[in-house]
Amino acid sequence: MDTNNEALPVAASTLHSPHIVCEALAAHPLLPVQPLSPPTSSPLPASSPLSPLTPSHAIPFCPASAQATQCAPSTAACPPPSQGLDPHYPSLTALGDQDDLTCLSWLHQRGDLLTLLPLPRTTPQPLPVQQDSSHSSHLPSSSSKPPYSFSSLIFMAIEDSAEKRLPVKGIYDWIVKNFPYYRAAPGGWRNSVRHNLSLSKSFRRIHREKGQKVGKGSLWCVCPEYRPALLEVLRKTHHCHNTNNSFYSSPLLLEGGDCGPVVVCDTVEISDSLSQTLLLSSPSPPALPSDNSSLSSDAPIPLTTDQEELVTMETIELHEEISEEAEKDPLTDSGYVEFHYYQYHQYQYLVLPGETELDLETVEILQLDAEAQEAAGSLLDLAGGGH
DNA sequence: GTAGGGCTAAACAGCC
DNA sequence: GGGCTGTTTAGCCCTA
Repeated sequence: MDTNNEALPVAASTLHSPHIVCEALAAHPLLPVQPLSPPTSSPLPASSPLSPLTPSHAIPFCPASAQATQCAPSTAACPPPSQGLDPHYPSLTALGDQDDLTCLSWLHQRGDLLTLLPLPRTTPQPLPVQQDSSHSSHLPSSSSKPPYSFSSLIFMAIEDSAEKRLPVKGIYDWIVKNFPYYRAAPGGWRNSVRHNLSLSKSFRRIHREKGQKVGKGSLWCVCPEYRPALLEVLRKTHHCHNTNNSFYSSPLLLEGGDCGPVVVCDTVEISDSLSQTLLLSSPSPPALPSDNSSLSSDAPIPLTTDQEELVTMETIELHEEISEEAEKDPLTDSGYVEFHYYQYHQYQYLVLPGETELDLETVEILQLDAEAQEAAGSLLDLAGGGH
């Protein structure tokens, strides 16, 4: 397959790989993606894709704060993938520290699909001192009421669950666990939770199977069609309460903003079998570092307004070789497509199956998904929960 | 002033 | 019968 390294002009509202150009993603700066290995149900090895150094691959152009490389993902990150497992994946070890490439724990799906594969959470790395102090200044005390609405809390609870569905009690537990305020709060909030579940169209009740004897009541999940709205509310809420150093308030989220996760890794099921990596880039690519050390440089690279407002997405060559594992991948015929977000230093990559079509709305949703990950994961820390 | 969202409280019914 | 779950109604507050 041909390698398409050149940045394509922003086109229509439809992003169709391998030629994908995304414009007007001001607040949704997804970065370049390149073709990778066949979709798998598990996160790609860290040594995969991203290889800005490989000439044959698209080069990410969107610079992000160098702090991104310093900020540990506050949310669950995928266990360090093994290196060099796939010859198609340029080893990142050659590019920098393995720590620079991690992924979030979430694996959630879009549409009416529920959780496919829960990712194990890894111990979040401590934030840099500077950011800690910055965040802490915005953190409500453990005894203060979280700024999030019950809908948001429920949403985060469900999204944070492995199955993307929880019984009412599970939601209670999650809230209490992550927001100590509710431990001592009067029981009325539980009524509010139930009230929200029943009243809000955002949540859907799933009747348990007869065979299930665990607990009472039903399981609750998030209605896919309301997910973007919930994410937006969550984002806005966080934005209002974290005006500084919040990746949530930053359009550079996916690029590893100052306080953003170092890496965003997500899977989204859609529909396809071949895998490819798309590279989203800004129109004004900075000079590519000539050596590996430059890639791991901590020097911040300011993102200009123009770059924020115009982001192009490139498609990089897709390796046509399909491993046996991929062919055997049950997802291949499941009608699902798996997306992977990768962030390597200031660049973010979105890996998706070939021939996958993405419209702008989907791209935006993908970013919101990433934000949701943070919301249900590390955001809890930022919000003062989980402790 | 109004509408909408969110929260709280209460009542009620069904289930285990 | 008690506790939990789910639904519904009502009122209040806040914000756009």
